[in-house]
Amino acid sequence: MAIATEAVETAQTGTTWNTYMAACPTRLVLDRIADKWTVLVVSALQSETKRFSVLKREVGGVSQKMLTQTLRGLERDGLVMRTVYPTVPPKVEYALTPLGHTLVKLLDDIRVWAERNIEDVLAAQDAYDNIEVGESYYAIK
Amino acid sequence: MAIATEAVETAQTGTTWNTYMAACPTRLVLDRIADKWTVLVVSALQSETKRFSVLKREVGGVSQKMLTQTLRGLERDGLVMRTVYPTVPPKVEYALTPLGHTLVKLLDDIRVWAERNIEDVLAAQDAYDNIEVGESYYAIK
DNA sequence: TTATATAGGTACCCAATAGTAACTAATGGA
DNA sequence: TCCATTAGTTACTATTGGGTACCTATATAA
Repeated sequence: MAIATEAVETAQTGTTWNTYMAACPTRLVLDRIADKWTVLVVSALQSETKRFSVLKREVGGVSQKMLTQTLRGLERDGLVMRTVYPTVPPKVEYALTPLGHTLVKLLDDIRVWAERNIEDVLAAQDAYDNIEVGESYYAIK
Repeated sequence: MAIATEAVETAQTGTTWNTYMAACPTRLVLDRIADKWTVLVVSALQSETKRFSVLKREVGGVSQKMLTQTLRGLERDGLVMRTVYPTVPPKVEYALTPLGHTLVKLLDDIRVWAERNIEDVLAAQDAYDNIEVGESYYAIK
């Protein structure tokens, strides 16, 4: 059950991991999905293969640089396949790999937890922030 | 099933979210768990309530500043409860709230996906990097 | 001849994040 | 009298992530 402090041993490799190791699988996955655009790109590719320009249009606000960078990262990790058609102008298609499709399920779990608990979290934040304000009032007197 | 591009509507609030909205629940959760120390701290608190100094010792490599900052964030989100005993020297205990405990399950899902697929990801990275080297060779000639 | 479309690459800048080291408060013990 | 202990805070610095703007190739259409 532990993720970190008590080290975890994987069945296949016998390797011992914990999250502050750079090579820790959990760290790897978190770093991959937590950046600003990856979740959006993976979601956009969930239903079908799409061209670069279509992705750029659908993932609102992403720059060419960041879209390229995000797709390269996903490709490098084997989550997205890139297909180039040597035409002019160029045509490049991106599709989720089978591994990429399993990632969608994980993202879905995160979304479910988030939506189920968002109200509690926001309420807690509100309470915390209000108490802080009150305390600073008493601290000033 | 969609996380982003096609907007998702929650049952309770009727609010429409997608991941590039700052207030999107998924974004909120990702930002919370993706930093360097949160997963480690939550894992350390999973089994029992612990004092600040114990956490600092168990979560190897964390500085006082970062541990405080991480715990404050978790407390603000209602995931950790902080109890101060007004003794000298001070004693402060941290415990997961019930909400915090449900987060452990989510982190566990992430860990399971990560460990199940880490070898595929690393193999893909290796293949990608080797092809890149080869291509740059041809590009030079 | 020049503009257009597609899929990028690159240089530069700013802001957020994390790390280091020093400082604080209050009290009991040597 | 001075030190150790606990749980911090603060100032300063370095690294990273992301954003903007501009540059490229090539064939076709006007």
